[in-house]
Amino acid sequence: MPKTDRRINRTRRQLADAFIQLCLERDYEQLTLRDLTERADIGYATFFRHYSDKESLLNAILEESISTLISSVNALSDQPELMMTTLFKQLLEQPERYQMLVKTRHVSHLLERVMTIGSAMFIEQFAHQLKANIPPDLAARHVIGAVINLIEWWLEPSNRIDPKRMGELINSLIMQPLKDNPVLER
Amino acid sequence: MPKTDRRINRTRRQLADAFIQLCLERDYEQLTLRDLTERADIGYATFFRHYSDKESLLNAILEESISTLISSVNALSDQPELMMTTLFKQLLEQPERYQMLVKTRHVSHLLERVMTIGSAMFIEQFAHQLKANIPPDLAARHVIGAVINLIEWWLEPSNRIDPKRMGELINSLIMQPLKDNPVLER
DNA sequence: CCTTTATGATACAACATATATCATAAGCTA
DNA sequence: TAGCTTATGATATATGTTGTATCATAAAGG
Repeated sequence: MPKTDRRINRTRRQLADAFIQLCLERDYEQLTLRDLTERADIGYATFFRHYSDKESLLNAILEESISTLISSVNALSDQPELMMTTLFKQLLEQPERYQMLVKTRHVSHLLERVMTIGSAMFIEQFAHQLKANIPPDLAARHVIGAVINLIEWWLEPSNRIDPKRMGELINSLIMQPLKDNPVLER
Repeated sequence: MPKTDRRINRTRRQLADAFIQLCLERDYEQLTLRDLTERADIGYATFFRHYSDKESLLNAILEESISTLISSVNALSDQPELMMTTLFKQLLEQPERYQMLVKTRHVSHLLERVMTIGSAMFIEQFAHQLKANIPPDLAARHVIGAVINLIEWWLEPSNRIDPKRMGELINSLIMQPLKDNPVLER
C-alpha cells in the first residue's frame, strides 16, 4: 500500500473535524460547503479534490467509524452484554463524531448499513432461542433500531451513564425479552 | 371560523399528495420545489403563497397527522396494548403518508415532537412501576424510540402484519420489560 | 536539489431559492 | 346571474450554492 501525502491526510482531517463541529452546531441540511471549507480553513475547490459532495464526506467518516467499532467489538459477539459495554466505552473515545453520525443517520442510511452488518451476528446469536411467533426480521430490526436509539440518547453529554450499566440495561430491556423464556410467555 | 376558499384547499391537497409521492420516490434532500410544483401541477410561485419553504410544508403535514393520531388514540392511554393496536389500525388508513413522515423524521424532529407528547402519557402509565435503577428519561426515550422504529419497519408493505399482533409484540418486547416484575430482576 | 503533486485563488456555468408584478380565472356573495 | 374579491399562472429578477476549469505557488517525496 502506497503511503499517502501528508497534505492529503491533513486536509481530510481538517474537513472531517469541521464537518463534525458544524453538523452538531446546525442542521446537516443547511450546512453549505462554503461554511465547511471556511471552518476547515481550506480552499473551496479543494473540497472536490477529495469528495464529490457533502454526502461522500459523511459516508467516508461513517465507514471509517464502522471499521473502528467492528474491530473493537467483533470478538465479543457471543457475549452480548460485554459487547455492548465495550461498544459504549469505544463511543466515549470520540463522542462528537458518533453524535454527528446518529444525527445524520438518514443521509448515510446508517440503520440499513448496521442492519446489514448486525443481522448475521444477531441471527447466529438469537435466532435459535427466539420466542415463538416473533418474526425474525422484526426481532433483528428491533434490536438494532432500539440500540441505536439508546446510543443516540446516551451520547447527549448529560446522559452518559456508566458503559457497564448501559450494557446491563440494554441486555435486560432489549436482549432478554426476545428470548424464549417460558415465564415470559403470556 | 371562516371557511377557506376551495382553491386553497385544492392547492394544499395537491402539494401534500405530490410531496408524499416524491419523498417516497427519492430522498427529501434532493427533492426540489420545481419538481414538487410540477408534480402537484401548480405554478412555482404559488407554493410560497402557502408555505415559506419545503420544511414548512412537511411540518404542516406532520401536525395534521399528529392531531389525527392523537384523537384516535387519546382515550386509550390506560390500555397500552389496545392503544398500540388502534394506532396501527390508524396508520393503515394512509400508510404512504406515515411512511413519508418517519422517513423524514430528522427534518421535522418527529422524535422530539412525539417525546413531548408521549412523555407525560408514559410517566403517568409507567413511572410508578419502573424497574429499579432504570433512569426514567432513558425508559421514556426507549419506549417511544423503539415504537417508532417498529412503526417504520411495519410500514414497509411486506411487513404489515396484523395490528392486533403488533400490539401484543410491542407490549411483550417493549412495555413489559420496563415493569418491576421480580422474575425479570437479575 | 529537483521533480511531482496538492493547494489557493479565481472565474464561471448551471441551478435552486425566494420575491415581485400583472393579467387572468376561479370562487364567493348578494 | 352579476359583480366583487382573491387565488393562481406566468414571468422576470436578485441572491446564493454547487460543481468545474485554470494557473501560479507552495509543499512534499525521492
